[in-house]
Amino acid sequence: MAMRMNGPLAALDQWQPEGCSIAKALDVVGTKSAMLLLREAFYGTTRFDGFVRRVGITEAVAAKRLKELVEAGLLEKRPYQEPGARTRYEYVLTEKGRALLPVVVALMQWGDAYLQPGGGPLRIVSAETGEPVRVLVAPPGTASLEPEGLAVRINR
Amino acid sequence: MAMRMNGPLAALDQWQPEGCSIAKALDVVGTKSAMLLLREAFYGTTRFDGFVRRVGITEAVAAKRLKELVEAGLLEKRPYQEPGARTRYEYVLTEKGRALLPVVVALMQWGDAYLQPGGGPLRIVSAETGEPVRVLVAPPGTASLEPEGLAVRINR
DNA sequence: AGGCTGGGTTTGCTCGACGCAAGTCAGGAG
DNA sequence: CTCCTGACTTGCGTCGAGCAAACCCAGCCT
Repeated sequence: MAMRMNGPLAALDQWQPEGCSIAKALDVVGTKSAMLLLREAFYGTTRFDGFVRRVGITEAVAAKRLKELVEAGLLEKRPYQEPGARTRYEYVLTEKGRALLPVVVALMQWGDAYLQPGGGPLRIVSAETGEPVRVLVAPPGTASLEPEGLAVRINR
Repeated sequence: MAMRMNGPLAALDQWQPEGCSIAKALDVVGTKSAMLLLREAFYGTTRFDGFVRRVGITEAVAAKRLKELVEAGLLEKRPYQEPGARTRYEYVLTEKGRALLPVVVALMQWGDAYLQPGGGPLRIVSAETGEPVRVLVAPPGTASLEPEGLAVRINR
């Protein structure tokens, strides 16, 4: 049923998980708003208003969470210039943020499979072949797709 | 940088994500305690006290969260009998709960890579080959490993 | 009968997450 | 100079997450 625990780990009642990476990861992206902001970043949203409207959170929460994500190094805040407008800032994923792609896609995939009666509203496919992709646990040497190699389609 | 949005999705400022599977998934496993309880279930913990002590939460939180996870169908509460003791209950992962393995492992992997200065404390390997595994986004047809096919080792 | 033990539930509190509403500020447009 | 817009900030109230500690309860042991 569960994973095999080797060596000292086998004694579940003695060993205690310390410095667990999952716990540390959840300290950074453990809130619903943080995850949904990341979802939007993967979808290509970069501007403050876009995040607010599309995630459906208030400006206050968006400002706070975005600041935290920038401080944690998942997003980068950088100036951009639209012609005839003043300098504004946009939020773009860093390498560290992009590395969360499997987490986000795995969540969507699980929701699609177990929480959506007739399948989810969106489908993530390979940008090249158009075939749907899966998140999975694989032995080393298997190649992974990057965000750029993926496309999002409407289901049905 | 981001994923390619096809068709109507391309107009990020018009389209709004409704019924998003990620949001629904987070309604079920969006709290830190829920994720850590799942981690423990994958490690093989089944009893109430084990969850409490190893996750480091209070009994109150554990009771509440476990009940929610049972109601959501991720865990199954079933009686078991130790010789010379009365009937007790244990919590075991259902198929639906086991399907969250990629999410949990992906979080650990990300934490290992970006939040742990010298690498994480644990390593997940293939039970057969002993080689470390990765969570990744792959085209269809790639085989995935189940919890039983994995083993946990102490790093270094 | 009374106590012990594993497996919880209840109560009372704090703190963070989040929503609503209003205010602020910079700078280009008019 | 005033207005507007994008990007926040501030204040306030609510709700859920979490802790601590006490309580409950079934049943085996003596």
